[in-house]
Amino acid sequence: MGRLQAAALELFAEQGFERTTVAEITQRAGLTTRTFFNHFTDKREVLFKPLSGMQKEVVTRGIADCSTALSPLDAVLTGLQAAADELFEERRAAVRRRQGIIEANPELLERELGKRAALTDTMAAALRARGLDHDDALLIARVGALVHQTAMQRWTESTDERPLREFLTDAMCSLRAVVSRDESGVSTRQH
Amino acid sequence: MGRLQAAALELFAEQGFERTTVAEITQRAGLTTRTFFNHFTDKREVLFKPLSGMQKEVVTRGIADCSTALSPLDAVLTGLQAAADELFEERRAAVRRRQGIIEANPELLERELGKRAALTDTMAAALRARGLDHDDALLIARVGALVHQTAMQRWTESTDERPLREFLTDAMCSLRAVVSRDESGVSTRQH
DNA sequence: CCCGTGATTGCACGTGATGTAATCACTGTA
DNA sequence: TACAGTGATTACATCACGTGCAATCACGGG
Repeated sequence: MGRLQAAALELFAEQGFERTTVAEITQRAGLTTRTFFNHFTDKREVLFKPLSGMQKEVVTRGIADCSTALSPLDAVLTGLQAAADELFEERRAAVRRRQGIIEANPELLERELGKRAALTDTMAAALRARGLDHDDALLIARVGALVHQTAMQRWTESTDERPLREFLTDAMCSLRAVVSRDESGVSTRQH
Repeated sequence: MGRLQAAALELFAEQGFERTTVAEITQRAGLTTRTFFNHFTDKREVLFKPLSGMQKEVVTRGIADCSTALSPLDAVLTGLQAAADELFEERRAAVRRRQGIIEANPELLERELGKRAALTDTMAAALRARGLDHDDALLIARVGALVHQTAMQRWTESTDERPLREFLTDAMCSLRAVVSRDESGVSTRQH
């Protein structure tokens, strides 16, 4: 299975996603197309399956393990920071390559959005396990996902070497700044 | 083209999305599969093309037209309220049916996420047209998308008859409550 | 009556994806 | 050594999605 991922990554980088067929991938890996679909439901999934699985585990555990004294949002950030440290920090170059492949193709972008939504749902579930209300959990998980998305983007696009976890806290600060200043407040009070 | 959408909606509601083929849709509409793909790039697109096009227009215009005295975030909310009034408010039942179809199928969900992301990008572009910084525009547009998503969900799931625009302002308030209260604040200050 | 334009169609083709059954590789056991 | 069982791999058949291309149709204006 690792061989299929490696072959797929190479070919996607060489010729792009749509211009490479599953047959090519399996051929380079010394397997058949049928076994490819035994491991991955999708041609796209070869780019997502391993990472999103680990991410889900790490974040869930990070949320479950941290002190109940933390606010729910801080618990989510803690979980995301755990994933940042354990999964992304030391693979910045690889993450960049992968992201380049994904952003070059609309289908892959959609799949990534799907994975982000799935991660959001598992974060919400982890919050509910801490006793949070159903709707509150979902909203807070979505805020966490927004912060995560913003931080990841700025981290991969940035040239300096600051660790990802700092981008997370920075993104959280940016969000607070945008949301909590009520310069006019009109549309939030009318009704 | 309207006939294709109608036929597709019927069949998706009757037998589900994956269990209905493009051939069936065109057959019910009295056309051929080839012309289906002349109108829609995708089998999925038949559910999204018309609505997302109008939504993009209305929201963009709403942001561009409203007073520059409004904060960027309020401008986004104004645009989303315009879309709420003009496109959704009077079609609540239809929106519910459509949403039921989408949520029953992972592929359709991914496409919807893609459309949401596209709308987010156009909102960011509209904000930049108001002179906003590139990154700020994107962040604020994403906050708007989050509020929109939350409001739409609560609106379609709710039983009472309050208008969608009120759900938008409520969701914005919920977001403010979640983000701006710093009960612990630990993870936002550490670094 | 003819012409131009746009929508529709027919046909051929490659690719993605699935169900089923056969085969292979490998492990433990007698 | 032989054998049985288990899981991964394979071969084969099949279907639906989606595209490129050329032909045809509908139709309003000159």
